[in-house]
Amino acid sequence: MDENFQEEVLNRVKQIPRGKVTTYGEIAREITGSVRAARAVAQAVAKNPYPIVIPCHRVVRSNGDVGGYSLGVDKKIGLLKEEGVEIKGTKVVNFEEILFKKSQFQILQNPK
DNA sequence: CCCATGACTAATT
DNA sequence: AAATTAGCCATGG
Repeated sequence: MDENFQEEVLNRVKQIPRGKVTTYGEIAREITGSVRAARAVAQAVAKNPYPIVIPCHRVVRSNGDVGGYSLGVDKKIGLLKEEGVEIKGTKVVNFEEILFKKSQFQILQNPK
């Protein structure tokens, strides 16, 4: 099995600081250079072996909607609120403000 | 190799 | 501004 893609994804997710969020599309761009793989990114995080340990709850939709979560959307919203993220309904209020942009990711490469 | 699936996106209505 | 639609891509059967 080639779990490289998922690794790449999780590596980015780990970098998202507390209280901030990023989008599936941004991660896709970081890895493939295009936003098109956004859906594949979602697939990857959906299989996240360590929810909460790996902050996949900080990955949201491009329109500011929180999106889904393996442990339930309510759980996701709860976690985000705990981190100080303002949420209104299912949307992140200050989405643009706390967005962890592409340029902020570190270019960590896989040893080995 | 073909087909279905999904924690998505952008464009259109 | 909310709902629909078509497009895209990494998996798994």
